[in-house]
Amino acid sequence: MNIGAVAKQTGLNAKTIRYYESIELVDSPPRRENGYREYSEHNVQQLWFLRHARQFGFSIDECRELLSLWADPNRRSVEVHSLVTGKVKHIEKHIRELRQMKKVLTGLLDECPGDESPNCSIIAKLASELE
Amino acid sequence: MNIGAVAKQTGLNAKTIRYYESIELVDSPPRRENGYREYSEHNVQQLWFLRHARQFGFSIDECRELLSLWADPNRRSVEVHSLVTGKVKHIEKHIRELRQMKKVLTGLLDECPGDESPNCSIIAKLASELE
DNA sequence: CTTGACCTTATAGTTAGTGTAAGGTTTAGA
DNA sequence: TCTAAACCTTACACTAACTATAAGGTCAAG
Repeated sequence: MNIGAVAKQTGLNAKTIRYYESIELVDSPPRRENGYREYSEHNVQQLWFLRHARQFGFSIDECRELLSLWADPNRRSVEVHSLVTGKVKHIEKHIRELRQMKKVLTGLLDECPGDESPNCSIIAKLASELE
Repeated sequence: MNIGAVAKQTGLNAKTIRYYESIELVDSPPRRENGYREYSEHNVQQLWFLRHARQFGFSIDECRELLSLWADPNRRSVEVHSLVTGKVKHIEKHIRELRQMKKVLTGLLDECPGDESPNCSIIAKLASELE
């Protein structure tokens, strides 16, 4: 299969696929005589794996770990479990931070008239030298 | 004031302050004879503004807009209001995405034994060719 | 035979800084 | 007075995860 077909199938951008190959995240597919990449079932599966893992929010480095766990027949599922648990904790922290931001911003919105006048407590708050 | 003192006061890294100057986000402070930057009250206030705006989650480009609104005595507060409203909407979207991710991941965790065995439905799910 | 849709590589840009190198200046202490 | 620490300066490279662009080779259809 050519890279375009793989891209269409997996939903990854062809450039992204080449990028994953360039950082050695996936195995390089063999080349045809004309230099085109020829994707095997194995190559395509790795890309599906990445598509999913990235969608689930794993970083490239985490994907690297997950891929090696996938490839390891002697993996201990607890390793996968703890990696994912860590990810969930991280997401929870991120959500808390965003909620706090939202709270502050909506608080500010209530104090800004939002009309044609220049008076705006949001601007005033940003410009203050207080913490 | 030297850059180090400004950094300490505002809580910004000195490198960050130089960076903001290099992208013309803030006015360049004048230099002394020895080449050191000499920060005026005005310069410091701009940096305070940025410190706060960045903490509230505004991007550099949004900060640029906010700074110009701040500087404009004829600003209409509705412009500030709508900028911040857009930001809040964006944060809400982000939170929704993260919640969805978390939901999927915790669902997967329940199905993975998390023991010494290699069997793990998380890995299986990632490797599947299904959407 | 040509046009368009593929494919290839290399390079630079994106965000918002941080790290490092290599050097000049100032200040405090011995 | 010398020197060492603590400042300051610039320039360049690096981070994450791609995306955009340029410049070119290949292939299939009409």
